[in-house]
Amino acid sequence: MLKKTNRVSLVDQVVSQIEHLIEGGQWPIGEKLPPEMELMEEFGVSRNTLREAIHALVHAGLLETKQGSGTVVRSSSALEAAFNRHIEKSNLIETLEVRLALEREAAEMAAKHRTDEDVKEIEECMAQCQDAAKKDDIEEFVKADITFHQAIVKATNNQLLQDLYEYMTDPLYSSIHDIMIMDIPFDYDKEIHHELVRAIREQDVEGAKKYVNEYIHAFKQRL
Amino acid sequence: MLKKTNRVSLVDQVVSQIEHLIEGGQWPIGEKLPPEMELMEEFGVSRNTLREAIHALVHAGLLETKQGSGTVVRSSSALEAAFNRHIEKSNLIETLEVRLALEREAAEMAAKHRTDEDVKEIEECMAQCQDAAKKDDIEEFVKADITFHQAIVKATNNQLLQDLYEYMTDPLYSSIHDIMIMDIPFDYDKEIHHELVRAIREQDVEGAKKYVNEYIHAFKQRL
DNA sequence: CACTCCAAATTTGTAGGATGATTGGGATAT
DNA sequence: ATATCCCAATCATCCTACAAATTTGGAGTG
Repeated sequence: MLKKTNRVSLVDQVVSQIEHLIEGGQWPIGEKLPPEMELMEEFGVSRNTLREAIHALVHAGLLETKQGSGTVVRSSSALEAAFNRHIEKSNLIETLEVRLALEREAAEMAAKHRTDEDVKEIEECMAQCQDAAKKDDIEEFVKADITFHQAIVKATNNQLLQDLYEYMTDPLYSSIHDIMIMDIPFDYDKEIHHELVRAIREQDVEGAKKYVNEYIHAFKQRL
Repeated sequence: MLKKTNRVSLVDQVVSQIEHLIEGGQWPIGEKLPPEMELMEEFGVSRNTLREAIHALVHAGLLETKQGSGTVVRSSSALEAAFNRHIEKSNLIETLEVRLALEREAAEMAAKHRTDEDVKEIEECMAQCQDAAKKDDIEEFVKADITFHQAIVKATNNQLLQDLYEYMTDPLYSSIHDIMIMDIPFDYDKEIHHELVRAIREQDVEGAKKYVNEYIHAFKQRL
């Protein structure tokens, strides 16, 4: 039984190298890449090969090219771009439901694993929600509320969960906004999750779970 | 203020056309594409342009090329490939946790939205679990159990949830297997979720939620 | 000096040709 | 029938040339 040829095409090798440069931070987001000519020499490949590699990454969402100007790093995660494309073809309710699934798990995990650092950050986010509430600025409140929820997800200490939650939140922004301000007059108090923060602070897993279940149930009613 | 030029590069146009052919089913999975020469004529572009387009889709996971043989359609979803690459760099526990989050939500949604068709399918999967249990064939049981859980996810009628669950299950297969057979002697009865199926059949949302919470809690203990 | 405008340089986009590498199948010999 | 060899088909890589878009810098003007 012969070993499968492990031959990797030159294009794929270049793609991998560029990916590593981006993920490793050598080429941070916004960075302008050297022109094709220089990259050809650096990687030791022809222009065609280099261009196929670059365009693969453009399509993946990592790079962005503009004729006459150059190529810049656009994102460090290919998953986000793929997600956005997939969600575009999917319906928003489905995305929202999956996001709620993540949120539910996040609350429980956050209560279990949160550090003091996390609690501090979550409370700061909640304070911003209260500021916006005082000013009766709904737009700002919605933004602060979303940041608040992301802080909780961050406290799970699960990077994948955090990434997925973020990738789903952005395309849903307008929907979340519309659902939140559905009730007029807007009841700020009900939307500020004091009880959830308390549960996370005190590592009261059951309390966090219970509160989020109620919150999500109420949220789903509005769909 | 001039409108931004909406010029789309030839490469991207070709990419879109091919994507549509694949998603639309004109080029089903496994289909062999015409050789580059023909595609060049069909799309009216040069070799370089066509090859950049094709390689973008290869990197996205939709196509697969083999030198000397040809190009075939590999998948109709770019998300799966992006997911696998992302998960590779992530740790398995994190992936498992996210998968459990989806599972929890799925049980509740399945109990709510399941059709008679879904119930039938779920019960068939459970029957296969029981067959494997009777034969004391652990390997087959694990496979059947995974299929059983996927049937439940399918009953949610949420395509995105179903896709994500599937994309996460495949890379986790060996982990799930190891965790399941951790307890020796293997207790088949405990692993067959009669109670869950009953709850879904009777659309007992609370019952499904409660059972899955217990099941997931027990599962997490083993991590 | 400050500003405008245009031409040149830079950079990516597209085209087409040439050659190498790999695969698969058919012809041939045993 | 089997095994071997050879060749056609196909993708992989490299090369040159030109087009199109953008940026840059300098000449000219007030």
